[in-house]
Amino acid sequence: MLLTIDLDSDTPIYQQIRDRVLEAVATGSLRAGDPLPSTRQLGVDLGINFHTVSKAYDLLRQEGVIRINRKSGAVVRRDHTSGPPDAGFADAWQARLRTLLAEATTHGLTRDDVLGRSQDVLDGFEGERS
Amino acid sequence: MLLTIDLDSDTPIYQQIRDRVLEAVATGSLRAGDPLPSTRQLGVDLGINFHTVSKAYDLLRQEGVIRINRKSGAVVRRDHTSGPPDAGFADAWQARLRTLLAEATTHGLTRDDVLGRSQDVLDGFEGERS
DNA sequence: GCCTCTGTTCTATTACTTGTATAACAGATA
DNA sequence: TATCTGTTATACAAGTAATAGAACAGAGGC
Repeated sequence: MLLTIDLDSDTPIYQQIRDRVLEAVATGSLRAGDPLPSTRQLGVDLGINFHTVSKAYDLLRQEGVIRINRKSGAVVRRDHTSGPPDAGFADAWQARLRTLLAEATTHGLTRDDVLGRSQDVLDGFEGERS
Repeated sequence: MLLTIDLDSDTPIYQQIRDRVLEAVATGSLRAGDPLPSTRQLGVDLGINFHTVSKAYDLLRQEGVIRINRKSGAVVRRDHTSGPPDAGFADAWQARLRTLLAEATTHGLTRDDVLGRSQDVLDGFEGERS
């Protein structure tokens, strides 16, 4: 699993890990059932403390994306083939979408810009899954 | 200007203010040239310290959304009619969109769900501007 | 001139977050 | 037994979030 983070970014490392894992699941480079590296291993690979990785995995577990076994480590639990979202997810997600789209609109991206880029991103996800 | 924040939320207050102002500009309830309440006034209205409001305004200023005069206070500087986005904005924005869409995809929202909700939000922005 | 409004700056405090660090524990496996 | 896994606990340094009080400078009204 390729996973690059930016130590100089203002986004917390654990959140960058969460985001990259989520994107890997969306593109299909990680699928339900696939194992993630152990917290200690990924910590070494990224040159960071394993507690930071552990926090990222814990976030993903709370979100229902991965499952964590004491024996076999972290395993992807959910991907786009796992059925419809849990109750309440879609509306909470849309509230965050609203803020992001407001930002785009205010800065001058048109409706077509926004929808076009959304389609591009989704095409990218589906394209890599083929 | 209606502006509601949630003091119990895990999102920082100053960011909630930023988000609400941005959404108000997107819907047209705030337009370029419109004044924002003074930091002290909004602080009183929301029951928070004016330094917190000041931080939110400073964020919006850094993002180019408002202009701040020592005399006349904060004024909206940019809205959807102010032309195309600054260089680099669109790509940085799309990177954040990618993470948000990855989250939706992983949790089982389909392509049509995502695009439909995006259109709904954008329709909401344009609808309120009429 | 005086008063009041505006943002700005400074210092300070409290509480929480982020990341690192070390250590120890428990379960599974070779 | 030795080694791998996640888990838990504690601690520390640095930064962030929010509050608070005080003071300054510019602009406007009376």
